[in-house]
Amino acid sequence: MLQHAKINDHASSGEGEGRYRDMPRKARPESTAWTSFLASRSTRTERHHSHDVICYEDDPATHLFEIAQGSVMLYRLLGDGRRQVVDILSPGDLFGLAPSGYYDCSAEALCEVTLRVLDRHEIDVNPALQAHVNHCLASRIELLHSHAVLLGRKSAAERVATFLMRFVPERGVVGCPGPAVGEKDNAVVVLRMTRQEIADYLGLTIETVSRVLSDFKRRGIISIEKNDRIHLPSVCRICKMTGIH
Amino acid sequence: MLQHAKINDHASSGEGEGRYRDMPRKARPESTAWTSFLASRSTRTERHHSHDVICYEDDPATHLFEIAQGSVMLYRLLGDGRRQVVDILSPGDLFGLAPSGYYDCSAEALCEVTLRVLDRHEIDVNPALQAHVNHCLASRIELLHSHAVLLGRKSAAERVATFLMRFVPERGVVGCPGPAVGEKDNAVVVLRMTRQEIADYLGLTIETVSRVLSDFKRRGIISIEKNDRIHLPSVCRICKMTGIH
DNA sequence: CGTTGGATTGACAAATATCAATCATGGTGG
DNA sequence: CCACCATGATTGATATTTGTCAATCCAACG
Repeated sequence: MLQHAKINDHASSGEGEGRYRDMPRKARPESTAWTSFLASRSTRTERHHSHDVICYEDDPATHLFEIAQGSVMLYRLLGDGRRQVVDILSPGDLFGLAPSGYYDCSAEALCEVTLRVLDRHEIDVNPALQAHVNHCLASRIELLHSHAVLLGRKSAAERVATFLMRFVPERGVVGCPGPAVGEKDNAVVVLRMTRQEIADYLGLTIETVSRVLSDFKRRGIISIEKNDRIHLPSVCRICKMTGIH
Repeated sequence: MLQHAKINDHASSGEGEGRYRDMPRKARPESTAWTSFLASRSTRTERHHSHDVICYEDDPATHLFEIAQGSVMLYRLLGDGRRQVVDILSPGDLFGLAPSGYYDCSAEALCEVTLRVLDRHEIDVNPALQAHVNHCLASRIELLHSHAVLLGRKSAAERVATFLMRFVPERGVVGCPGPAVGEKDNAVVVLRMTRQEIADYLGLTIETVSRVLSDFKRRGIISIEKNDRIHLPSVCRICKMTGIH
């Protein structure tokens, strides 16, 4: 997996302060409620159960959604049924913005989800909303770039490690402090996704995801409780396996 | 490569009018100059030669760039030198928007490029600009979703076919009319990228890209003139190989 | 006319997918 | 309460795809 390492030769063009280049820029809120400034406006609130489909790819895009609580996954399908999960959204994130007039992805709730629903035309007449949307979209693009790196260039083990790190709050991001001094460097991540969903997000098969997790378990890098709770005895150790370093 | 076809079972949820789900929503302008409404504002113009690096990943994000003419590629590097080209931009597209304050990608000119350069704070004080940026970002996200599907789920041949279709104007998009009646269904695409750049965009190696192109050539699906001019005798035939159908 | 860098091709290796069997786990009904 | 079933997860054996390494090839250019 070591290709064209020579391309690296402009690596330290900037300040050279050792920031890691493929790290997300900010930590993601996890399952805590998001208090939107949209709340005060003419928005409807919608609730969905785990695995409800919120909107379908190619349906007319009538609304803009903001996640108040819970997680939502966006995915696309190919004609023969292959699926790619293109994004996983958390409280504060938006989806449903569709310049073409049609949703470009389907959206599915990964757990109990509360949404704020806005008419799609609202955005055209509301400057404050625009600035907010703008910031959301720009952050999303950075995360999509990270995910392209994962899908295009990382090994199965690196993908799974990156995936696990994504759910460790305040770690694996730029400026990650390492474990707080004197504290243990462990964490528990709760996967709200089936193996199939994880595989479709990481561009792998369920079997490969399963094998990588089993391998991590054998090597003592993780331990699994109840199939969807994963304990990480050393966050740093996982982080070093993400391919970023 | 046929996995979990059953997921397809909500396929015709919408109007069922046979639109293809993974197709880009609009055709891309190719190398024609873009007349921006930004031109009238306090913008500087910048010119770059082919393969100049315009900005470096992790450098402080001081400016916002709009492509007036030419193509630009955005890429990220992993610590060991692996590279992923995350996007290819055309006239009218923006880059350099960085919520974190640092560019999240490096940008490199793929040919002679003219840019309009804007102070990054301009966007905060200019509502008309915001609406424009917004639209650009939302379109870009759709294309990044398409690219995630390519990287995560398509075979090497499908990736190359998709790549070629990208440079055929007005085809391979939603609402593609097929060949104009009575006209020949051929096209010529000019690749402004080396095999290495193509490979890094498609998440493959140069050898694999080369082999796929040779295979297409042997089967009469393309013919190559002068290494960077590719003739497609039947656009429809390529389109059917993209995995979208 | 030789040099050089990108592109192609071949032989082989490695990673991941596929197919099939087995193993949990949680829910249901007797 | 327990046997049974259904669903998802794991594991193993094998196939396929793509990557790796090395040897040309080829076209542009001095």
